[in-house]
Amino acid sequence: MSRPGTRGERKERTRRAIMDAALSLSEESSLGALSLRQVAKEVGIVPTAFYRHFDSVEALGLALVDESFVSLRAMLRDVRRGDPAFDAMVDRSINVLVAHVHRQRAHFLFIARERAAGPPAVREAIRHQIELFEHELATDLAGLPGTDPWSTEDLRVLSNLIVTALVATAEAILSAPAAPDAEKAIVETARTQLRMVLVGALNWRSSP
Amino acid sequence: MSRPGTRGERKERTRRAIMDAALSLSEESSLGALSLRQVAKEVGIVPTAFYRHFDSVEALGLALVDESFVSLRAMLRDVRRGDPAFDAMVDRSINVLVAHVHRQRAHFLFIARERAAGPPAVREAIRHQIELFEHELATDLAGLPGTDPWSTEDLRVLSNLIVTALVATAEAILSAPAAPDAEKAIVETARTQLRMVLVGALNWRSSP
DNA sequence: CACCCCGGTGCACGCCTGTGCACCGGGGTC
DNA sequence: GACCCCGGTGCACAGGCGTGCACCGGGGTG
Repeated sequence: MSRPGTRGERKERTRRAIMDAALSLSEESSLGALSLRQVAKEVGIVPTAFYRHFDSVEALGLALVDESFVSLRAMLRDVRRGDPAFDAMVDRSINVLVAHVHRQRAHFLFIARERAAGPPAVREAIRHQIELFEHELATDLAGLPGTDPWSTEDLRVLSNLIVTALVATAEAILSAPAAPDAEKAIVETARTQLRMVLVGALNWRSSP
Repeated sequence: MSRPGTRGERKERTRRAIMDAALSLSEESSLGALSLRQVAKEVGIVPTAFYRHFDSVEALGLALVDESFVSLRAMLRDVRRGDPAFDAMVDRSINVLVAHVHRQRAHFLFIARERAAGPPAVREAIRHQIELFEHELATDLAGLPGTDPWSTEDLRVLSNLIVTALVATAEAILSAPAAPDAEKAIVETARTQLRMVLVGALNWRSSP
């Protein structure tokens, strides 16, 4: 089996196959409810061979978290490129989010699930990555025009709110019915929400 | 065992014990990873006796969703009582949320987990209940002064955003470290966020 | 060419899982 | 007082689970 390639390549290929199998199997039922034997059967290896690649199912989960957030960072870079006006930013952010959710559907599903229901270490890893994301967003926002009256704390709070809304939007898209109108409505809602939040932030210190 | 009481009472007591056991067992690992036998052992009955009360673990889950949202509705009523000024509403909403999260910690943990990782029917039930909650919030908001320029759609979008923020706040409190300062920071963040959102909404139609 | 490293194998173990079935015994009802 | 309803019991079964162990065979290296 797995005919060609050097030894390292073959190992890497099996590792990928394990991660892909775990990703697709965990689309229904969480990682904790996922059995090593199921994964092995899906990959086409014997159960004990799993240990040649990961110490445990939990370690597999952590690797999947890492991988998922690599693509998220690529997403952030996409958003950063372009016109730094608020309205343009909002549209671009949401478009990029939607595109990435579709392209990396399995990863997003995995993160959405394990964020709430994964093993503690996995949950913590996801929480930490989202926190990093928030922090990056805060520094990006600080570089934008019109943000002078915001304190560091305001920026943190604002970024947290925006990220929360974006996460909720991603989750909504993931569980939306196949009908294309449903997704359009979600996207439109998210767009309005981000604009509302920005209007609120811009009027923030000048309000009672 | 379970000495006193009429037959109906004894049955009800066992049913409660099953639900409590499931609640406490599912604090780590999701409902899907929960075994009927574990629950039965925790309750102190033989596994097959479980079927006298629920058709399946999933049915148990649906019952738990119902029960959890009963207390959520009580929470809503608490918020409705009192001064209908925005700032007062914000403070009251968050205080009530925090109090209920502590009093019904197990229920909130259950909902937070199963919302993302439960069996499809359970997820759907939770989604539906949250949608009802959003709808009630929208009609409440419509009755407040200063909301004239908001369309029905704006109200829906706004309610959705507020509920999203509140859900995120509840989840943050649930996974906050024991240190009391951590929770205080979360609560303060949520308060600022709700105010920002309301400032945004109030300046909504009058902005570009 | 010979040696070894190492991903993958096959088997075995003890444990836990859901569920079917016949059965019990006491409250509830006629 | 006799009868039945029904929550709880005990046993059994077949299957899935994680994991330990000895083993294989081909690429990689001296």
